Amino acid sequence: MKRATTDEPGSGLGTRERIVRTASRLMQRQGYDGTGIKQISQEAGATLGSVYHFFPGGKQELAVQAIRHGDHEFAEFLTRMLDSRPDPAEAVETTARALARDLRRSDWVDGCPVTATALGTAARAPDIQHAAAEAFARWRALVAAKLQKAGFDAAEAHDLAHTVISTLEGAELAAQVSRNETPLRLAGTHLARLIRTYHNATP
Amino acid sequence: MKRATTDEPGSGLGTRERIVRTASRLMQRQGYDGTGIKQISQEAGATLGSVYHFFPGGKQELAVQAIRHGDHEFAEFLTRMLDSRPDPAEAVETTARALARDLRRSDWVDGCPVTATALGTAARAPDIQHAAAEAFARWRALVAAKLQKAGFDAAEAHDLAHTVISTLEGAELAAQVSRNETPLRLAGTHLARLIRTYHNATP
DNA sequence: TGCTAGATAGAGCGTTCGTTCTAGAGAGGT
DNA sequence: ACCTCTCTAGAACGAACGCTCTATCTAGCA
Repeated sequence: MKRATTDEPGSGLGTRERIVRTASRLMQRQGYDGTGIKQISQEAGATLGSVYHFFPGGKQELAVQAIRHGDHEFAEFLTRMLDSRPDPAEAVETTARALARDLRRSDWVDGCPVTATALGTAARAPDIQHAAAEAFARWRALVAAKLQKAGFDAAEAHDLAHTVISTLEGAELAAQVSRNETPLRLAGTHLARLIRTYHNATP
Repeated sequence: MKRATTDEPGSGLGTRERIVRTASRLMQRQGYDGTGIKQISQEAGATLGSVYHFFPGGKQELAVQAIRHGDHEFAEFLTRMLDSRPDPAEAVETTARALARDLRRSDWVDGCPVTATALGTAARAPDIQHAAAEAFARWRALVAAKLQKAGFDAAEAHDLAHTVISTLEGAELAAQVSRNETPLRLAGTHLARLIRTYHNATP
């Protein structure tokens, strides 16, 4: 056989893709160690054989792919949000609000798709940590590009992007733990204020 | 017997205290699911029997106590840092630098003592999540108090404290994952800048 | 000297873990 | 028709998991 994108159980996704998505979602909620390979295979509608066929590197390789999936998924979300407003300060605030809405909708279980998977595996699995670092870097680059498009100096944009991502990340974590939108709402407000202290407003 | 603070192996701590500290340190590095009870008992120099004697609620009860320990430990650190400078903006920046230094010194493994333990256990163990939420609230209160002491309005101080803690938390996470002090350094700079945009400078 | 309660000690329970392994199903090429 | 190669299927393995259990030790008090 060659392609397998439309002949699988449930959704129209191939087995490999279904496994990655399921792993990403489960590890996002339960962490790396809290998620078993058998649970992944069951919820993905695949068998253990299929998992090890597509991911001979085992759980670690699967986790790396899960992080990459979450990385790209959030990058798309971030791009959409940042493009929704011309002013970067407003765009960042909109992003924070959207994060809060989605988090609440998931009953506070779907936080950052990368953090939970990567945290706690640092010492044991450097490649997992590396994939997470790449995700953070990609997201920062998107924010930096948005700021530069609005007239920000390159170095300033790069620095600010660091704090924008860090703050959104931390606020999502705080919101998740306290089951409350407030940290994300305030993060949006304060990030917008911080960005506006740089007088490079878009024309 | 009554007290047991000086008659234990290794350090001068009682068995119970040694177990809590070891659990806190291990879960901080490896997460809740990544840390086994037997590993804790071994590294604490205690036996399984002692662990279940002091913590009949098992691993969950131990995790709650471990988080509380990390909570108070970081609260002391935060108090010390905030008191080191009269100006709150400078104090927050100093805190960020100190976090970066300690994180680097631990070879990037000792992040937030609460996050790793609480993340991934949200759905299964509400009491663990609750203990983590309490920790965040306590730290926010310390920052808010510092801001109010410097003349900030109560509501403003409370809001700013949210973002200060969120940003420090997120920046520590980003720094840990990328093994780089930059996120924390920039977080300190930007938080100081944000605080200074409120013209309630200390006299 | 006994008695009692707190604390220590670790073998062993059933379960689940990540992984390996062999067997078979199904489509394409010749 | 047959072979081949990708993918599916799940039994089985040793190790580790959280936890229970009984037995022993120790200190303070009568």
